[in-house]
Amino acid sequence: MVHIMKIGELARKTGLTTKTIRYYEDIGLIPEPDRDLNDYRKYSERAIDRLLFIRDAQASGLTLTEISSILELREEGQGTCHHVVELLERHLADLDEHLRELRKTRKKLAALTERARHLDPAHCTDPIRCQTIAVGPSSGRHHQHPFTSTGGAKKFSKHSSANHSQ
Amino acid sequence: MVHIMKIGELARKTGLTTKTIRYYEDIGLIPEPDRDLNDYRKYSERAIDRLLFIRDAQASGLTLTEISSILELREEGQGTCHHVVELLERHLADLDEHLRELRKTRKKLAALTERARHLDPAHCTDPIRCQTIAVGPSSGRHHQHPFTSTGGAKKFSKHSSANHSQ
DNA sequence: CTTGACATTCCAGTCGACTGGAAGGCATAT
DNA sequence: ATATGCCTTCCAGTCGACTGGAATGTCAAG
Repeated sequence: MVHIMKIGELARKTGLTTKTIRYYEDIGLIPEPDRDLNDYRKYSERAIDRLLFIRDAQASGLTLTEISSILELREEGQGTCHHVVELLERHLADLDEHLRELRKTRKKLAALTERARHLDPAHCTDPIRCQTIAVGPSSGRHHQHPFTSTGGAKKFSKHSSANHSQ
Repeated sequence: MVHIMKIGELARKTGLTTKTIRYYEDIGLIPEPDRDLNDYRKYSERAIDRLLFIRDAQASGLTLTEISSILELREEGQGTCHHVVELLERHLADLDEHLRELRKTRKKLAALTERARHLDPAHCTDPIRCQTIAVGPSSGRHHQHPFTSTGGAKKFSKHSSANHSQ
């Protein structure tokens, strides 16, 4: 038995909003579902898994476009699996690189915090110095900076409360 | 001796574009520099460190706004150090959480890749199955998803080439 | 004196991933 | 019958972090 549901329930079950789900449909990330007589979208439980997969993939840093290309196996047919494996492997490598970078920066930031804590609060009379300390002696020009292009990690975990659509 | 430079050199030395530097000035992330007679901005070497710090902080997931508030010590004076330490500590906690999440997802993705590689390429006749495999049995409804709100990590390392302005 | 490389301002556009809101349709409960 | 709640479409707005382009100015070299 397959339990058909409307968009609201799907939203609740995946933690997305109905808006987001429709948006995903718009951009072709999920297929257009069948409609009820009243034109309501009706989803099977498979939709839940798809959306949860999307959430995970996205959390790992894949863009919706990339996720699309993974889920687009449908269209292409056979050889695509290979293509997807490649995408995934490349992404895994990127991810690892990203993790390394993040750990490195975490260290810098931790050191910075430590120093900042040290000269808290009254000692810090000279604001210019304070900044200088925050920056440190820049520890050697690297100049080939890591992943600054479109900005590194984004706003992860900004009080990630479940979004109740309506 | 202080070596004064124009914006182009600063851009080259930090890997940013002149556009970006002016933008940072616009939003108050860096102070308005003194001008030459010809109205050209002139920077001291301290500007390099500041920009490199911004790059690092940003790479660690801080937004420009947050970085601003760190660098704004200048305005406030004394008690702000404390405030900054708090921001940094909170951010470090977030960062750690993010790293944990990322490692978890990395695992999932690695497993997925493994499976995808297994049934490559011809075996994968049924595209629907292929998707199902990609998703897996969703391994238990968690439902309180981790940091999906504004999307997890962003487009890190998309062929991060240095951007030569002009 | 022109050319080219740099500088200036200002304003509009982009990109990804949504989000909000208006205007209306359907279903059920009171 | 009307209120509530969920559904529909469509289109515009937001946010962060830039990026592009036009129009113009400055300066050193050929």
